[in-house]
Formats: sequence, C-alpha cells, structure tokens
Amino acid sequence: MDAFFAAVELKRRPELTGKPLVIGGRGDPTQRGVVSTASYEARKFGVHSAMPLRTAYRLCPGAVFLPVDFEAYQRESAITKGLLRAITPRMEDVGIDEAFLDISELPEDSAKIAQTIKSRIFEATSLSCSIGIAPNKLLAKIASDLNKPNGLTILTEQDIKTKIWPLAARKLPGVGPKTEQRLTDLGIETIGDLAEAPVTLLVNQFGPAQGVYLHRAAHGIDDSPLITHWQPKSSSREVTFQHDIGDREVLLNTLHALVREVLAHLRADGFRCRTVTVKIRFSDFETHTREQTLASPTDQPAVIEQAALHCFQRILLNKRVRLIGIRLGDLRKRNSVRTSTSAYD
DNA sequence: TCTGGGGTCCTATAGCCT
DNA sequence: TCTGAGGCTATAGGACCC
Repeated sequence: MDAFFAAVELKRRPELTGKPLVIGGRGDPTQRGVVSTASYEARKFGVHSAMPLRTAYRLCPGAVFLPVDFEAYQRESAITKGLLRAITPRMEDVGIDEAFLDISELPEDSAKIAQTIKSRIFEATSLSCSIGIAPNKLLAKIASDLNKPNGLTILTEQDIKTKIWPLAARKLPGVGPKTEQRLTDLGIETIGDLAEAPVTLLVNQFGPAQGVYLHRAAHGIDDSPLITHWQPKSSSREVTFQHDIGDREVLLNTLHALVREVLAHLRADGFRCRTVTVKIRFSDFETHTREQTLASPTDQPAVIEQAALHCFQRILLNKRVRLIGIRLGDLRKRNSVRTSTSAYD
C-alpha cells in the first residue's frame, strides 16, 4: 500500500490533501517518537520512516503531525487482505500493508490480475497500492518498489542485469544501514557489485547465512516458500518514557503493568510461554536484556511476574532508563503438544 | 541532538555432555 | 586419565523488517 498510514488519515481528513503529513508516535513532534509514515509531500523535505519526530519537525515545521491510529489502519488492512484472498488463497501476509500472492496457477494474465487487484482495492477503500510481478518473492518485492506510488512493475529473469544490478545494494531486502556501510567499505555500492563479489568474501565478512543470502539475492535467486499460515513465536510490550527514569519504583511499577498487558494478550490468544525476557535501554541508548527459561510452558501470572522480577534484578541500574520492556517467548498453543517435540511436554 | 513498538532471524559464547 | 571434537541448549546482543 502506498504511504499507507498517511493515505488512511487523508480519507477522513480530505482537507489535508496536498499538505505534508507525518504520522508517528502521539502526533506531537515535541515528544519522543518516530515517524511511521510520511506523505509524499513530506518526503520532499527529507522526512522518512523511523526518523525521530523532532527531526521531522525541524526539516518540515509546516507539516501536519498526527498520532498513529493502528486500529483504523487495521480495518483498512483487513478489507484489503480479504480482497487479495479472494483472488487466491495462496497469500502470505507481510505486516499491515504488504502481501505476497502466488498467482502461478491462475489462468489469467498476470498483468490483468494486478489491474484487477488495484481496481478492487481502490473501489473498496479509495487507497492505492504498488504491485510487483516476478518469478519469486525477492524480485517481486524489489519490483513493487520500483514504481511508487500506484505502480505496476513486471520483472523477468532477463531484467536482473539491466534493472536490478544498477540499483543501490541498500535496495535488497535484508540490507539495512549497517550492512550498507560495511559493503561500501568493501567498495560494493550496487547490487551488480555485490553479484560480482566472490561468495567466499561475503561469507568471510558476513557469516555463512547472510553471506550466501547476499550472493544469491544479488543474482535474483530466492526459493523461500510462501507462508500461508503463521504462528507467533513471541509477544512483547515495551515503553519509552518521555523523560528518562532514575526511580526504581517507577520502573518496577511500569514493568508490572507491561507484564499484565502482554499476559492478557497471550492468554486471549490461547498461548503459554517458556521464556521471559526483560529489556532495559539506558539514556545513552545502551540496551540490555536478561532472559529466563521456565521449567515448563506457563500462562500463570505469578510465575511470569516472578521470572520478570528475577530478570530485572540481574540488570545493573547505574544509569537513567529511557525504555523498559517485557517479552514472552517460545510460545506454545494451550492444550496442544507440538509434534516436533517430546510427547511429555 | 535524536533515535517507537511490534516482531523475526542470526551469531557468538559458555556450559554440559558424549 | 587426559584431550579434543562436536552437538545441544541457554543466553545476550545485534541487524533487519513493517
């Protein structure tokens, strides 16, 4: 979906059309928070996702800042995903505003399918999207980014050299800021440079998994399957304080509240967890976690509270704290035994 | 100066066992 | 009895994605 959060907000505030719009945090650029989505008008000022709201304000003080209304976006997302699933059940959900569709078994022409998707989504939601069509998920994702907004890009294997290799290495999914910098240090700027780099060099530099991935991805090779059914592996809650906290009592009270929240969510979905992790981020952004594995999967508040407290106490609090969080991991569905593990658990 | 919240996956290390 | 090679699990941190 194109500038999804901003587009949904514009639907209910059409008078903002054409103005730079920034969605993020509580919608107050003087408070802590980052940009979730910037409208294309705001992007012209250099505002982009993940940027601190305060920085966005400095770049574009005339922008309209709005808080994130996740439930509103979720409603539009559900409508859209429903339409996609009607095209084919071979659909993989990727977050709130993306999906992969395997249309290889459909009789219709793929460009025609894409046009149908676009018009059905627009009719139902007045929102626009960009579509990429390619032989695998990796290339389809890159293709979908090539002509935004409201784009439709078809990519074949023959296009890899001419259309993919000239792109910056950063355009490859899985190459973020850190990897981009390390590639630059190696003299690798484009996907084509990456494709020419010896796989042994990449494995030496980035480890076996990422090294082989980078090499294959640069050649457009991707055999990752379509995931139509997904089970959560962890569930978490965390908060960044508006002002860093030095008071242990405040931290403990906050941790308690977060545990209650995440546990309510866990139980509502019928899961138990076997690991409990507490996360602390200090004022200098140094982040620490402490994890405890429980003897058996549980959804009992007393057990989880106890474990969270134990984790918390193992973190040395010698600086003020900007964030505290809790994560419940190694999730198992209640009243079910995983076939891959022992029958006794 | 500033850097959210929800996740996943990978790597390194340490301890334990064979 | 000592040493080393691997495998497995738990733990901590980091990179990346939307």
